[in-house]
Amino acid sequence: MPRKRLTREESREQTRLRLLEAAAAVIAKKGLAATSVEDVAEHAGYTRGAFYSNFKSKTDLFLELLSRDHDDAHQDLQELLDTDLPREELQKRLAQFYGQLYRDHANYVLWAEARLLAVRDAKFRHRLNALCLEKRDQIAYFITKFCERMELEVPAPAPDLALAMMGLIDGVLYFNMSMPGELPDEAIESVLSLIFRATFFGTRN
Amino acid sequence: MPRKRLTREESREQTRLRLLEAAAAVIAKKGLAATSVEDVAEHAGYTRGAFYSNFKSKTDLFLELLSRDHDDAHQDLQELLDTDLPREELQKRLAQFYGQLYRDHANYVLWAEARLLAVRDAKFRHRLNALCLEKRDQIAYFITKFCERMELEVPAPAPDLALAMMGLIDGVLYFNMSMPGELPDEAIESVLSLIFRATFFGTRN
DNA sequence: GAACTCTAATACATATATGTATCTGAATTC
DNA sequence: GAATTCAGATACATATATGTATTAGAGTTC
Repeated sequence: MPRKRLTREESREQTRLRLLEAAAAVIAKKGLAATSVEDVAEHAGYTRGAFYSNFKSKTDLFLELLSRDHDDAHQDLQELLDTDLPREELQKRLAQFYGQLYRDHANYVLWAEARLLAVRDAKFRHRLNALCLEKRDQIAYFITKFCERMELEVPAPAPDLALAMMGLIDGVLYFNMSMPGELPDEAIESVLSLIFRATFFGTRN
Repeated sequence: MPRKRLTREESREQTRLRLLEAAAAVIAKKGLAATSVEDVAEHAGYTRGAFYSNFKSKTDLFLELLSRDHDDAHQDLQELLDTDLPREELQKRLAQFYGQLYRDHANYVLWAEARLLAVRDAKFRHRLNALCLEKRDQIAYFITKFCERMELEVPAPAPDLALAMMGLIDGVLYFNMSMPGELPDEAIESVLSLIFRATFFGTRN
């Protein structure tokens, strides 16, 4: 098959994408700090020249990586929210949504790396905070809507609840990440849904 | 004051301790990967020679650091458990216990680093798993005892609940770690206790 | 107190990283 | 199709890490 000859812009964009993909893979595997610019470039099939011609630094690329992942997740959640679903369907979709969170370990590791980088790098922290707060607000909005639709009383300030829920899910994901196979999926799911039900519906069964 | 002349063993132990302390400080500040053996030795007032004469590697030292911290935490919780307290007092102590978790950020960062190292280093992961499962079992036991004392039904398998609770607290701590000041202590506390009450007592107020 | 033994310092050999400066060849422009 | 421009390769200068081999000097033993 005759590969299309690329324009300069297309080719540049392709390089950028390949570098980003490679970075995601290598960073997830080796860790951010242990990943050299050379590793990323090589894994993408380029040399460091290509890297520095596309990104200011490793942190720069990393932030773009997170930003893209965040946008994806944001959109997924937004879709869930936008569609007008009947109660049962909504609950089902919701379960499906947080069930699917476990699938992609790789991305999770990236966010764990990001947290630690944020502890040390103030500038990075501020950029990351912006993303996290955006997510919190989105979830808070979701909670509000959800309770409304279910005709439930919101049991605490929605933004606080959102943070707690994010924390809960994150915490469990962290466990799963560093101790794979230690806690069976069904167990997690049943405890999580126990907590959700207890918290939002005020009933445990 | 005439400083006591140390025996060889004492002096060696002192060196070890100083190196461990220095490591905790430097790793919390710069991150595990970014911390060199030289950094640690220097911060402790020695050279690399001292380090390699006391530890096999950076990972080796790191594991000992975690192990010691784990033992400390274990003891604290054990004390809470051993004493026979009246209900109200127990609940009060418990609140105090998880309130105090926030105090020492530095140690928290170390555990976050450990999680990520565990993702990559199988040997390290197994050692870490042992510690974490020990903690889970301890908390599970605590939950069982607690429910017994409070005359409550344990709402799910205690080990699973323990993991979920650890996840919840961990998740929130992670947030606090990378986004200091973003969520006020009172908000956390009130949401956490809402979730605890809902889950264990089946009531939200 | 002489012989020894062990801790920690020093010196050395070897990797591996970063970032910039310069170059080359393929797209683009005219 | 010659001139030009720009993406990406190459080369270079500079740090910084690791781990081992050797050494010095302070405890220890007899």
